[in-house]
Amino acid sequence: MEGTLPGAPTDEGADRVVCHVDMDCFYASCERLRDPSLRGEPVVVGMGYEDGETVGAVATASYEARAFGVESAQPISGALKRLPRRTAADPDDDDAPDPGETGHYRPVDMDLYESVAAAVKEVLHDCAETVREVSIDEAYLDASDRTAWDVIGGGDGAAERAGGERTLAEGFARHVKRRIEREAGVPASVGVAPNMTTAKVASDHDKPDGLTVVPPGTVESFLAPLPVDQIHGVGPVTARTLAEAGIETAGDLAAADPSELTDRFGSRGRDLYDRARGHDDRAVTPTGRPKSLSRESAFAGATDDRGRKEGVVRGLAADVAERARSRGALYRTIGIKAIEPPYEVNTRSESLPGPVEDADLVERVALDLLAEFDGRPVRKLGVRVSNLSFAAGEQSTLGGYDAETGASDRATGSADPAGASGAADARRGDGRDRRTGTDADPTLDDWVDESAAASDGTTRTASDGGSSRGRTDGQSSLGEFE
DNA sequence: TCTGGGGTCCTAGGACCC
DNA sequence: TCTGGGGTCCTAGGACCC
Repeated sequence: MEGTLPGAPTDEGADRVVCHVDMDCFYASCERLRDPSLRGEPVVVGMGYEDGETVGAVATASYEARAFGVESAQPISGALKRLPRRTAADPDDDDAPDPGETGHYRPVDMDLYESVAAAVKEVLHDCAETVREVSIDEAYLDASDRTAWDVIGGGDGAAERAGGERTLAEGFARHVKRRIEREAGVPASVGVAPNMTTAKVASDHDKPDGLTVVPPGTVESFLAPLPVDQIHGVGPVTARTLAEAGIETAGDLAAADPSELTDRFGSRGRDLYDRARGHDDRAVTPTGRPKSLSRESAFAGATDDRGRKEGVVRGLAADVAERARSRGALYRTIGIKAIEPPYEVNTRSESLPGPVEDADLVERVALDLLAEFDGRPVRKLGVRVSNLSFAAGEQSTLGGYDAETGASDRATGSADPAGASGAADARRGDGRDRRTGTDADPTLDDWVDESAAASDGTTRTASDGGSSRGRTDGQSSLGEFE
């Protein structure tokens, strides 16, 4: 869906200049920006390190901390075992760890990181017309209109160069890198290549503070010797499967039979084959709208206490609904995630007939879905909204629309707050597929059925609400009764 | 590595429609 | 009552990414 636009195919013959900018241990770098005494020290940023907290994991470890075996996503206990916190190094205590083998632990402070990221993005958007922000610390730039692959004289050897000659593109990338450091105050690694997938691998090739340039014509030879899991999209599972087939490097993958890869991996097989050969004609497109919003939270251990579970889900639902509201997102699907010990991921979801923005409905549906897990211990719960759509106007107009449709719904007298909230009860009794069909007390189920029956393939959204009939208006505004 | 939190994309089966 | 084939939507799960 995000691929090359039909009307604007990427000309594979034209050598594009794509940069991938990857901030080095970004959260830790931000902490160092705030507290320069952390420079050169092992720094671990994560959740769950505060007093009284027991669940959590490493979000980012500085390279000094990684030298002690601290890794991203590692549980708190493992990190502290390998690298005790500095405050634990009491000079009067003989059993205390050597201060030289301790680290600084900091809690995640997203506000800080987002403000630094904003400064980085400002530089990026100043440096290139097209910027695709992948995450808070990563972005692709298409710099084809700002620079080129022309070779210039006499390299200084500072960059990892697959081609061996210095190019205009390298100078451009160096400029971007320096500006980020100067204007945002944090280090970045940059990869430059003729396409996204190679640029991505290149930025990772010489971290931290790296600059790797892969000119056209050198792509395949650059990739060939690399372990196959360096290819974007090859994770532990795929790497294991490939290894069983004797495929261990990108070169092996590039030499494999693409039809066999497709047989084994589906469409992904072909994609990985192309990437291993450095073939990627995807255009760099600007960051799009989010497709889902979610929030999740782990228990310390597991719990089967219904009240606790419901309390958590209520909180998560409110958070998700608020985030959707603040971003102007309407959602048509509401879901939960429940992870049961040892680590069994369950997802449940329910789609509505039309997009809504309704915090109460998110909570009701989430609690209703949660009821299936009554009496079952869970270690983690999540709430998600998806099937997002965005009102044509801004948030202010959103409120106006909702108020209007809510009013028209009340005028019909076909639904009321009790009826709406009773819907969850109607389903809870097990009958997730049960249909009540009573005219006297319309429920959400009735409403869903009617809508499904009425569905003729047209997509209803808030922005075309004007063309819809009364029933659709009522549906889209269900729950707007506060 | 007994595993945090927030995302993306793909697949497969079933329901339902024509 | 039995039956084909194509298409879409929904749900659940898996793999992957940062």
